[in-house]
Amino acid sequence: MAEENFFERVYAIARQIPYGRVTSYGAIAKALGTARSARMVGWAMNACHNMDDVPAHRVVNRKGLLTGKHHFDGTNLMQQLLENEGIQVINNQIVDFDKHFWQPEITL
DNA sequence: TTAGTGACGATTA
DNA sequence: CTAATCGCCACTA
Repeated sequence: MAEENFFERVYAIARQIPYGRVTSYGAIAKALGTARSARMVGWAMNACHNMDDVPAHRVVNRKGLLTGKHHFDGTNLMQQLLENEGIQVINNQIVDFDKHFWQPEITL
């Protein structure tokens, strides 16, 4: 079958997200080189269900909104995980998102 | 092959 | 400031 190189790229970055930190799809996309396609990151995250090694709950949109929480098993599972890491989430939105924001390019 | 979709982002009106 | 539209890349029907 086709190579999942693209997924591996996203997973590699997502797995590098430290505990208690969050990042945005666009940031990961940029780190991958596909900055113009933040959707691809989210789409790849959709396949992350195949691999539980990807903390997709630490990946949110540019506004810090838990846009992908609807794709999790539960309704508030994503928020629960974030709060579990010390991240305050209100109304599906991360508080001080800019403060918890983690740039994947720092690893480059 | 063409058209439609998507866990986004930026820009324009 | 808010709303709406385009662009993106990859995938599916």
